[in-house]
Amino acid sequence: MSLKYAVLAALLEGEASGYELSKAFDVSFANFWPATPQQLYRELERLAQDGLVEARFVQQERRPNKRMFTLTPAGREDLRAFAVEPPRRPSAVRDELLIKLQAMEDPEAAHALIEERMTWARGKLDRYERVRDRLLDGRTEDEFLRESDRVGPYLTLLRGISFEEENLRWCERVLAVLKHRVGRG
Amino acid sequence: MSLKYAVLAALLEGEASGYELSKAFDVSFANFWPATPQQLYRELERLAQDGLVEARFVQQERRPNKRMFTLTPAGREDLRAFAVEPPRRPSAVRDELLIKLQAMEDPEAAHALIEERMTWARGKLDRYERVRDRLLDGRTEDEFLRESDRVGPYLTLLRGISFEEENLRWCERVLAVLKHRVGRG
DNA sequence: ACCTCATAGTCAATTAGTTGAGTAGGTGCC
DNA sequence: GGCACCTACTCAACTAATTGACTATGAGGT
Repeated sequence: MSLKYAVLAALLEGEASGYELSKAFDVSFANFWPATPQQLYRELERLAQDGLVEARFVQQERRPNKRMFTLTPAGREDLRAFAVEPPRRPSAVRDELLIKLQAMEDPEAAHALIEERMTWARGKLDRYERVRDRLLDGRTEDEFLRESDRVGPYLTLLRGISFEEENLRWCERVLAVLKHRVGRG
Repeated sequence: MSLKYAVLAALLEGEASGYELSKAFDVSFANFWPATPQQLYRELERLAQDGLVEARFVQQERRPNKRMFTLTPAGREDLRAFAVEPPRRPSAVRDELLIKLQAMEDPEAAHALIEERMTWARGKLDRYERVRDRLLDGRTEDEFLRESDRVGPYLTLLRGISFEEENLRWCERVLAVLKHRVGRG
């Protein structure tokens, strides 16, 4: 149900192909609603059938043809109505690493997993930083927030950034605890 | 696949009924692997069939009968092997509120949603605090970390706590941004 | 000449997760 | 005396998500 609105929200940024959306869902949208390309294509099909998006074929010369999708007025209205309703379900985190950590008996193995997570988090922060630069487009944050019509994308990006920063701080904390335990009984 | 190991990890704390597990998945485990009671009962059935847990019927007088589940050596070994492997999939957050915020045009409505989220986050922090007190059982954190055999449950709890704290900080930030926009063109 | 990567998808099968109802006795509150 | 909530599940139907394979074309490197 929510994927539907995530797709509609993504199309607020303008016309896009399924492939382009799958790129967007790989970076910014992945922070709060991950989706695979297959999910997106299926959802776009449904949305088109329901008249919430409009599809148009684009013939291409040096690339495969594609379909570009745009929000219809009905889609825009549906999204607007969704946005002001309180969420039906609470936010959920699914993190396999934490299951492993919960069960872990071997501090060395735990250390390795945490290090890996930190590398990955730093990579993600780098990518967020690039998305942020593209959004701000040379302006300072204050300028952007004053000028821009829609602050939503920036605020959700901030959530992604603060999540990964906190993630890293927690990892440091875990490493400190584990350090005391390596070589211990 | 991961729910399986989440259940096994939960049973590391000792024998439990499906109902008790569903309580655990409502509080501590919900931070990193949410599951409904129905999912748990189904999973326990499978685990019992695969010989990773053992079930025993317990007749009760003033309450419905129940089945208590214990880890078998095979289950323990399967979990141990899982724990030291790097995660197959990255962590995922699913948060309907962020879809709404991404799409939001109305600062007043956004304000209301964020306030609601803050109330909810404070409630969750309170519950975590109670779980923490029960874990520490009168000891200081340092004492606990030195004495306890398994630090996993404490470290995952810390992740839940730091997640919600960061959540609240981000909410404050969003409110500050929204404040500037209310009553603006 | 071959191989990999990027674009731009589709199809089918399976697993995972959600929702709602039903059963059934016990406890606590006003 | 009634009603809601707690314990402790089970069943069935449904929707969502994952996985892997497949189709095509072009670009760039070795």
